[in-house]
Amino acid sequence: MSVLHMDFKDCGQCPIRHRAVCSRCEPDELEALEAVKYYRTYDAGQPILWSGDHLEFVASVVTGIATLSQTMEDGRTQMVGLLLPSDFIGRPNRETAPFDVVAVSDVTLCCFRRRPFENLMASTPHIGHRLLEMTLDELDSAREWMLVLGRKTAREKIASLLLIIARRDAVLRKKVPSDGMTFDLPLTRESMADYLGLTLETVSRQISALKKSEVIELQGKRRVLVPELERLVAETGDDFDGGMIS
Amino acid sequence: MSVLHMDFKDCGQCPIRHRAVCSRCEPDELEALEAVKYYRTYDAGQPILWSGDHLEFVASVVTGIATLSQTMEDGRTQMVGLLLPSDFIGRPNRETAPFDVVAVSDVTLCCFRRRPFENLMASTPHIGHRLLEMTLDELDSAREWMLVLGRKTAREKIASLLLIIARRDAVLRKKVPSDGMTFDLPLTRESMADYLGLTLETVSRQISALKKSEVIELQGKRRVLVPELERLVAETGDDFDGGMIS
DNA sequence: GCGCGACTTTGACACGGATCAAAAAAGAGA
DNA sequence: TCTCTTTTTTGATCCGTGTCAAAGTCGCGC
Repeated sequence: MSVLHMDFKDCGQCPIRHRAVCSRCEPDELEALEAVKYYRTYDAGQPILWSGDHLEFVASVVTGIATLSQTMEDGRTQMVGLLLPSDFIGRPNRETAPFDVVAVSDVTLCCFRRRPFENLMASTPHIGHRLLEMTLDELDSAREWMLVLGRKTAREKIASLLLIIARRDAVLRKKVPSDGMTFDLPLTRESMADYLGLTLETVSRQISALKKSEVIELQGKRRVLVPELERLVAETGDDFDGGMIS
Repeated sequence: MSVLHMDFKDCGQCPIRHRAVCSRCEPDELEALEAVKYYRTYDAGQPILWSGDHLEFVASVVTGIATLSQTMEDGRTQMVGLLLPSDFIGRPNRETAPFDVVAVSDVTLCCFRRRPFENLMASTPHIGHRLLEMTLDELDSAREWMLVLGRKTAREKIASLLLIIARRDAVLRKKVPSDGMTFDLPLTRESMADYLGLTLETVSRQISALKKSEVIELQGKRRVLVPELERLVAETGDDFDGGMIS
């Protein structure tokens, strides 16, 4: 299972949720996509795919949030990706899902049957090229995340995650991320811990610490206000202009 | 900078080191590749690319070993990949290198000038498809490594790294990895530490501990014998049949 | 063979994050 | 509104890994 990010440059012709794949599609290509398209919905907490499942579709997230993760036999789990609206799920030319995909909130997917999608891809080079670009970006993101997991402290890990969520949130709402921005935390403390390679207690403590040192403010448990986002960036040494997601 | 793995299925027509890219190439495509090919060599320890460098080529590692890594301003570094013979370096359609590439041993690269390579790719769908497949595999590998970095103990991390090196070594020598295999460690303790998100002292201690508990034997500092590779596999919960590299 | 620098091992100790436990807060359903 | 459950917070303690320091080993050039 790969997760690829769509850019929603609207080509003015494409159906709402796969216009990204086909921003350069010809009308007949659009028709072909449309013919194999269907929607699926999942409730919060429901699994979408288990690692090893047979893949019958590729899809784009329309609404909601899902996670991509691995679990060891003893229960230790590591999230390897966060799937937000506009993210792509699936692997052309692969039979099985390599990771678990779980709906965090209610999720709607726009699915394309895999075989026809692969055929269309084979006959439509620009779709393959676009997928390659997206996959290369995603590979870079994954490798950047390795630095977070391998070398950053708990505090820096939390900051990195807040930045990612703030950025994605800003992109989805088409706002410029800037000082004083506010956003919702879509994840439980446990999910954040699984993303960051920490325990939920450590996540909770670090968030409390950031609040006490007035780096962030909380409105309820799940809404965050970052008065000085720039400072948080500087502190962690992240550059803020890189791709769409780190 | 992406790293992609070549499979060396020989098409019987292709020049030695890019036959993988073109295992399905037509003769005229091979000629086009040959026309923009050149070799570069680097001494052990020499940088090949710095993050941000302008990319003038894509390349395939012919001999030697290189690492792919990131470094923070304060000096903490994280390796994100190991480049062995047959690995691919480069990013079609990208201007700059996203990570540092450093030669660990003396390295020879078979380079293709980037622009012509991109042009060939644009006009030759199967090259793009092959690159997409390789990139998807590499993305899965990167995500599997996240589990190692985020959730495994020092001992498990060492075991995971030894397994990767043993596997790659076996593939390069076309041996079946099995009980009692022996291989060289191409990395210093420090490089291993940077790969695993540990310190070099911890790496050294864990290797000593594995030796003492007779899970591995050392012949010198840099040659490892694993009497019971299968057990090491079982202990870490890795499956041993997945892709070429984890 | 000797000396020097690079790499590795080992020890003592500190500290960050994990673990175990319990209370507090927030939702969800009746 | 009042449970009952889930999530979050906080505290006490423990342990694995980091840090700092020193000694040991290897390899290479003279």
